[in-house]
Amino acid sequence: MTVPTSIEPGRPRRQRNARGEGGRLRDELIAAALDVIAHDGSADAATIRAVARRAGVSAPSVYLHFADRDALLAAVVVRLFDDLTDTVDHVLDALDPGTSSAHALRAGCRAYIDFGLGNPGHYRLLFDAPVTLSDAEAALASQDALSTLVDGIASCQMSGAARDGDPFTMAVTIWSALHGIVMIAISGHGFPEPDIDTMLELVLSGLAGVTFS
Amino acid sequence: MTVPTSIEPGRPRRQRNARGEGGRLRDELIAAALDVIAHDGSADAATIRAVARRAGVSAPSVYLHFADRDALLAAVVVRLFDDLTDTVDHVLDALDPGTSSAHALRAGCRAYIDFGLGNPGHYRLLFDAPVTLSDAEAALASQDALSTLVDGIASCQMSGAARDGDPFTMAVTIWSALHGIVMIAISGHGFPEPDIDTMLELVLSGLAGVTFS
DNA sequence: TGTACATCAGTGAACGCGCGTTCACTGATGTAC
DNA sequence: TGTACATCAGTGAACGCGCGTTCACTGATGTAC
Repeated sequence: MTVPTSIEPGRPRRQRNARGEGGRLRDELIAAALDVIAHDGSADAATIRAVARRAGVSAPSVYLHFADRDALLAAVVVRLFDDLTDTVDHVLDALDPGTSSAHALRAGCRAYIDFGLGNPGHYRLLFDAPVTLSDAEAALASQDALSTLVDGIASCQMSGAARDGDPFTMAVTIWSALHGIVMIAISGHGFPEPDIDTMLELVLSGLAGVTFS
Repeated sequence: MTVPTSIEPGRPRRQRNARGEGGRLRDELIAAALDVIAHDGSADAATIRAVARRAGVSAPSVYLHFADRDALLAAVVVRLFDDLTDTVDHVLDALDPGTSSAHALRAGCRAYIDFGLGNPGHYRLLFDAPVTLSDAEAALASQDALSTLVDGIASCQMSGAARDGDPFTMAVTIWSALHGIVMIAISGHGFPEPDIDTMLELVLSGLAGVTFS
């Protein structure tokens, strides 16, 4: 005997989309997957059934928009890269126009770190994807984030606030350090860790010779 | 109707341990789990049944040595931290006695990176553990690895090959960078990455002022 | 030296579960005549 | 304006699977008498 797959009786039956608007469910499913992952801390929790449940929809509905579970997760990863880029961009846009390039670089890096610390489950999925992301869209999204960093370093160099050298090498090395700082903090083992801002300043000054005048 | 759980008929039935040596199976199960994870690239693959299969033993046998699946995975993580520490230590021990502290530090860091690149599945499990490792043994194992790094930096400082400053902060920041370099390389998304040795040298010189005379 | 027995190192079958996925369907809504 | 119909956005039931875990058992081996 098998258990029925239908939507949870408790949960209010989600209002069906109007004709021609069926595509909306796609976004709702991605958002539901993000909810589930944030709640559980791991992408493993984002099963087809759990995501459908969260979206207030039956499991087979997922197949109206995604070929299979991998396709759903791939879409989630793409969305996350976009969220990450947007988050950092918004912080940069909100800075006082007079902010120095060095301070802007630091603020952007700090926003990156905070994104990871604030959403461990999401952040892990970005790099630990059970999903092969040779997908062009996702590759682009991640390049975007990196090029923001490369540009930030180049700006500092032009204003004399960073040492000379290949900004790409500096950017990837700094990014690795930021990534490591986040991952070690959210690893769950209680590794001893110095103050985040102290490490960030060491990273920027050490790896790119950034000075805060 | 359920499918029997017994050991695979194809695989040669593993010879049963002699009386009083039953504890050997514990080590064999940990080794089997490492095999399974290395093969599949993810700790998810290390199910009780898969591990037992690999060890040539029936699934219930696992419960003779581990309370449940979490306990098995925790033991695997402890073993991995030990392996990592041993690997780095062996590289350091094998160095020419006249090796400078800076070159030794670099060799140790490179060995760390290579451990990660060589066993992506194992390395991921160390930090992405689905297992809460408040376990004292594991905490100690990880502190061990870190203190090797702290000592290496302190040595460089004493010989004038590193800049002054808190070696603990330097060590954790360097470690974060190494961790990030490894994770980005094994992430599966084809992120562009400069040469590993170039980044390593930038990390050591930038974050601890290490100079290679 | 022989034999009953306890112990040890496992095994085989079964349980209930949630999962991914398929399939035939339903019922509201817009459109053609 | 009314009505038949096509389409769209889903649903409900079922499939087969592998999983973690429990339970009663088996059979080799060392030990006591």
